[in-house]
Formats: sequence, structure tokens, C-alpha cells
Amino acid sequence: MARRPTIKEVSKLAGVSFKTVSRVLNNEKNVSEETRRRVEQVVAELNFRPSLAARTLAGRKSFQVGLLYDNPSPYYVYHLLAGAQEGCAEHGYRLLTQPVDSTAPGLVADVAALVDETHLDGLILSPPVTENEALLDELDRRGLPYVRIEPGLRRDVGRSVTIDDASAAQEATAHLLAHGHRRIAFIKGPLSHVSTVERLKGYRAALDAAAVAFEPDLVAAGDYSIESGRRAAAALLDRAAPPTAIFAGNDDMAAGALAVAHERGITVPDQLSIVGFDDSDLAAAVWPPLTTVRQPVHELARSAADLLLDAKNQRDRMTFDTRLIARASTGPVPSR
Amino acid sequence: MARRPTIKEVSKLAGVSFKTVSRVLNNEKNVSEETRRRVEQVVAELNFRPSLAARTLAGRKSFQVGLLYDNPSPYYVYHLLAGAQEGCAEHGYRLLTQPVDSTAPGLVADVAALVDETHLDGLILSPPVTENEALLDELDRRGLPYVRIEPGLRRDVGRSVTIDDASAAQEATAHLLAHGHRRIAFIKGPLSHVSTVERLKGYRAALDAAAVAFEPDLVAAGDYSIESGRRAAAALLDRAAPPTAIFAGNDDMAAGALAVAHERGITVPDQLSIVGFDDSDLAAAVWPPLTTVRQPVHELARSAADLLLDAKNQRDRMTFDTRLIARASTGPVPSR
DNA sequence: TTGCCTGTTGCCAACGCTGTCACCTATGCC
DNA sequence: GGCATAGGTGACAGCGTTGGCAACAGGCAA
Repeated sequence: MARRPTIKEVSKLAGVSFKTVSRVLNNEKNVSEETRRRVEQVVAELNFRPSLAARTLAGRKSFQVGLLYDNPSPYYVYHLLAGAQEGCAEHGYRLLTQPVDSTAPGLVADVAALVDETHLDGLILSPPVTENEALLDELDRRGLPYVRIEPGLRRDVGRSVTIDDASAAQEATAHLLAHGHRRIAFIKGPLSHVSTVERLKGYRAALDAAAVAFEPDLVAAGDYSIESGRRAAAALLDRAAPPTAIFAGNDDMAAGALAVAHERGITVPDQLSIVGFDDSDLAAAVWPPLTTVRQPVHELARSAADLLLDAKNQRDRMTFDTRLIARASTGPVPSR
Repeated sequence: MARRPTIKEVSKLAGVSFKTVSRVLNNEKNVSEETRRRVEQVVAELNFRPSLAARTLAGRKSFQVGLLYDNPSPYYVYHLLAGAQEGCAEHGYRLLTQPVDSTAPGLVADVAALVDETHLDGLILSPPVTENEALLDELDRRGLPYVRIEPGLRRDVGRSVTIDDASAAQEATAHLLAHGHRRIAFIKGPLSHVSTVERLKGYRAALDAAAVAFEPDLVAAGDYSIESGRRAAAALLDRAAPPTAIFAGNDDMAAGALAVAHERGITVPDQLSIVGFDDSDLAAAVWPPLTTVRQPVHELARSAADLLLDAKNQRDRMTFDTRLIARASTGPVPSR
């Protein structure tokens, strides 16, 4: 294999000490304009790239940050990685993406091993890894900088980026109310997710605002899977007074509800309106395409990286707007 | 931040030279059983992890491999990363996932920079990065080991893992023929993908085997997007003699075809059968759930890592079986 | 007993950079 | 003209490992 050039070869060609090349690479001051140009030219000619390993060893920075994830949704993970990657690249950092098992007893040790081995400069945590108290404690103990994406726990300490789940759910529910619906069901996610509680709060707030009584029986439990959406929707539609609209806590459960409607010959949106959450690929792929709430996952991840790496970005917390994407799965309440 | 322990601290506690600790860590022979045990105990006690940066600098291995990807499908990428990660972890390697733009002119330089900076020991290429001739040339020039997943180009040189696209498509088509279908349409993907050509080949082979004449008009062009599937299906169904079954080159296009059927009040599978390809999340989420061909993406990626890292695995090429997943979108040909 | 081999261990250089400090030169001031 | 000051540059140690080689002990054949 053709050996990579080293900083010494660059310095020889440029006629300076290798320390000066280091200065140019790190954009330090106190280098004359002429020297800088000469060095930069040689760097470009040789296509020289400094060894990350050597920089890590010698300096106190590794130019690497880790992204921990443990999410079953390919859609979510895809955008998470893309956004974080983009944010890191902007600051000249490399991203180490690390799938983990957020509930495994060895998680803390595994992450500690990762950090020790690679000398990570910081960590981005995505849900549900954000919910692991022991991990947060260990990171705090080590003083390792980290930013959490949509933290449930300890929302008021440390740095994080979030969406306003409650107001997003309120907007989705209001959309259905505006179409005249009054019997609106909500399929909630697992209660272990803080987002579930927040979304339920938003749903109730919208009903209150429209002076529609909250009916506990119209809230069904799901676990974010398609199958749980089917079961929940089937139970809701079996009621004596079935809902005219269903708001599901994510798109997968909404797709499950839609499948039940198809099975039973209930046309959507004429006889039943359905709203999802996430705006995943699913939402646009099913028929009819789902009205849903878009979560700016890419933007969240990108900003998390920015919060971690940009010294000028001193904020502790950034909240992003969601957007209701109105498609064909919602319409006026059926007149009976 | 609590400083990580170093190899010297381990050696002091174990009462040996730090070189001996290095020997234990690298599983070298010529270390007495007793010494090894003693060192291992101290390593466990201190929770010592050797610095990757130092090992990389001192040795000739970095224990890191890169995975290059540039694929628009979250589903595909998700399983790709998971599989590659698993394969690398089994061999004690770290995986650096790197999204790239496979057609950008700077690709080769970017990858070279990545390799130089991080001293990667090898590279896994996924489609369509596998199709970039300049990149392959550069890697060969450097002598950097790499394994390709589903290579189109230069299939007979170098190491790769593949599925048999032709026989997979043949099986899917045969499934429709077995249900009595004779006018079977094929929505193909972009011709730049070798898989498109192979799948078309399999489709024709199945028709031949059943002595059904090939009709060029029943082949429509798509680009693997949902929207292209809709357009292609609409055109096919507008024909004077519309097909009774549609085989789409991927699940997204199949979902598009399914949407058109719903729009037009054509019931699936009673009036039209639809088959997809990939068995992505979509396939199970739409209604009716799609009959499709499962591509073992996870397994492909895992084996690519194994081929790269396992010295005992001397094969150049591994081919994996696909599996037809029969769901509810296919049925007997309608009797008219 | 001697010499040689084998298994085990230690010593030290080297990997390619950054941090620290010392040095040199030009400049401005009294 | 002498002296402090700042900008620009180089020498050198050190980061935490692996590689190469020397050293040492014990066993076995001569």
C-alpha cells in the first residue's frame, strides 16, 4: 500500500519545521501569511491528511464524537444519522455511530469502553438511550460533554434538543376538531416514553379548548407497532359509539388502524379520519396517504451536534417546531 | 474528567513489564498461564481499555473498518449498518459508517482522506458506491482491502457478497404464474442498477419456463420511488388489455401501484395481484400486506464484514438465498 | 559438565502528531 | 542608541501503545 505522507515530509518540502506545519493545520495565529500559503500549497500537492490517531494521542482532542442509538424505526435512525453526520462534518469532526441496547445491564460499561478506546470528545444521545439514568450518571461523573435528543428524564439539566410534543398533538387534534369531529380516539404509545404523556396532554388540551368532553374510553393503548395499532383500532371500532376519527401516537399504529378500516370496508376519510405522527416514509406510502405531524429529526440531530461542538452556541436547550402535514386520510365528519 | 488508566498502570499493579501486558492484550503466545491470569485480573479490576489511537500509531492495524453507503432507503441502510456492525463487533473491530455521494467528483478524494486520517484497515462498499470505477481503481492502487455488497461492475474480480437477483425475480414471477396469471407486468428499476437487468432476466425466464409469450409493453420503467410506481401502474392499467398482476422491482413501487388500485376501486388481490421486492417495513404496513421477496440485507452486510476480517474465510464470493414472502396482495387470476 | 534450544520476560525505539518553551528578528519607544 | 515587546519560528519531550531484539531461566542432548 502506498504510504501516506507525514507531516515531516510536508515540512521538508515547504522548507519549514514540522511544528510550523502543525500550526498551519490547526489554524493557529503567529504564522506569516507567506509561510502559511507555502505550507498549504505543499499540503494540497501531497494530498496530506494528518493522522487522527497521532493528533488524538498527542493533543487533548480526538475530533470524534459518538452517537448512541437504539431505535426500532429505520426511518428515524436514518434521519438521525444523516443529521448528526452533517452537523459533525460542519465542525470538522468525525461521527462514530454506535447502536446499543439501551436496557442491557452492560450498557454503561460498553459506552465507557467506547469512550476510553476512542477518546471521544463528546456524545449525542437519542431516545430511548436518553432515559438511562445510570448512563447519564456515569457521563456526568466523567465530565464527558453530551447532548440529548428529546430527553424524557432530567429535562431541565444539561443540554438537549426537543420538539414540543404537547403542542404538536394539540395541533393534530385541533385539525380533526376543525373538521367537525367530536368523538376522536387517541392511540397512545408506551407510557415509559415521556412523549406519550406529553402527546396525551396535548390531545386533552385541544378537546378542552373546543369544549369537548374527554372520554377515557376513547384512549387506547399501543406500543408503537403496526400490530398494536390494529388491535387498538379494532377495539375502538367495536364500540357501540365508535369514533369518527383516530389520532395515533405514531405512523406505524396509524397504518395499523388504516388496515383495519380497509379490512372492514370502512372508507377513509369518508367514514373515518386517521392522523399519524412522525411523517415517516410509511405515511406517504399507504393509501390514502396519512395526515401526520412532521418531526424534524434531521434538524434535531444536526442541532445536537452543533450544540456539542460549536463553542459559540451557548444555549442549553433548543426546541423545534413540528408541522402538521395534511394529506388524504382526514376529512369532514360523516353525516349520519 | 477521570483519567483513563494506561497500560503502564496495569503493568505496575500486575508486577510485570508493560510489554507483557501488551502481549496479553493481543493474545500473543509465550506468556505463562499464571502471568496471563494475573494481568487479566488487573485489566478487569481497572476496567482498562487500550487506546485505539496509540495502537493505531504504534502498530500496523487500526482495528477500524469503514462502511460507505449512499442509499435513499432508510430500511436498507438500517439493516446494512446493523449487519455490518454485528460482523465487525464479532472480530473486535470498530465500524465507521460513512454516508457519501456516490456520484460526486470529490468522492475518491473524500474516501482517500477518510482512509488516511483514520488508518482504516479495510472498507465495505454498498450499492451504488460499488459502481464507482474511479473509487475501485484508487482502492486497488492503494492495496486497501475491501468487500463489495451486490457489485454490479467487475463481478468476477475481488471479494463480494450478493444475492441471485435473477432467480429471486424468477421465483416471484413463477408465484404469479402458479396463480394462473398470464398477463403479468413488470415495473423495472433504473437501468443503471445491475439488479434491474438481472431481475428482468429472471422475470423473462419464468415466463419462458411457463411458455407465456413476453410482451415488451408489459414492462414499465420506474426509478424505485413510490411516485414512479404510481405512474407506471397507472399507465399499465390504462391499457386496453390491462395486466392481472404486477411485479414491481421494489416495495416502494409496489406500494405506489397499490395506491393506484385503491384510487380506482380495483380490489387487491381479487382483481389485481401485486408483488414487491425487498420485504421492507412498507410491505407489511400497507393494506393488503404485500407479497414480496426478502433480501437478507443484514446477513449480506454481516458476511461482508466477515469476509473482510476473518482470515479463515478465504472465499471471494458469497451468494445468499432470497425468500418469497407470500402475504395478502396476491391471489388467483380473476375470472371474467 | 557444557552447550544449545525453547519459552518467557524486559528494555527501548518508534509511530506522527501537539504542547511547551526558548530563541530570533523586527519594531517602537524613551 | 539601548531596551522592552511582539510576532514568527524551531527544538524537544511526550502521548500510549507495538515491534524488534536482547536477556535470562530451565530442560535436554552430547
